[in-house]
Amino acid sequence: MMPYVYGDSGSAKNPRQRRRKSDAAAHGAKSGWERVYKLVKKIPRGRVVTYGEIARALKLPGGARTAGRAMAGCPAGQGVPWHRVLGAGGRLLIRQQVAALQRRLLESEGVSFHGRRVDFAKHGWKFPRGPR
DNA sequence: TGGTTGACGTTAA
DNA sequence: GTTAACGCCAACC
Repeated sequence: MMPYVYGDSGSAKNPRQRRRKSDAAAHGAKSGWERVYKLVKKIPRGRVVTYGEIARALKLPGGARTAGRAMAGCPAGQGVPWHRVLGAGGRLLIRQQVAALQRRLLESEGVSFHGRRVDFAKHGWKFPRGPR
């Protein structure tokens, strides 16, 4: 387990630390990610969703990964409850340091934790899907 | 234009 | 129940 290095085996040609400070965070919302933020803002307090759900709700081409990348550039202080976005199964996929903060924020909203995971079955929220 | 990265998801061991 | 590896696909350099 290597919690700090997100090395995808599929592209692990460079075992270096893939900690890029660039990516979306540098430029902020430049693409249609703003749509993601807007959707995340709709998440009620005490509710959580997964990246996959966001991707599905917005029909993001890249799937959950695109949603995650979008959240990576989440403008803190813009009212985007990024902490309400979790990985599949209600797991905190981000760094432990940040995950701790995320967990604290969630608990502050009344979200129950099951060990390392969030009680997704209880606090899981479904996006208001449009017609179809 | 091409190559690499990556707040993920799923399946396998 | 857990951890490890692979695959997808879009954005960034």
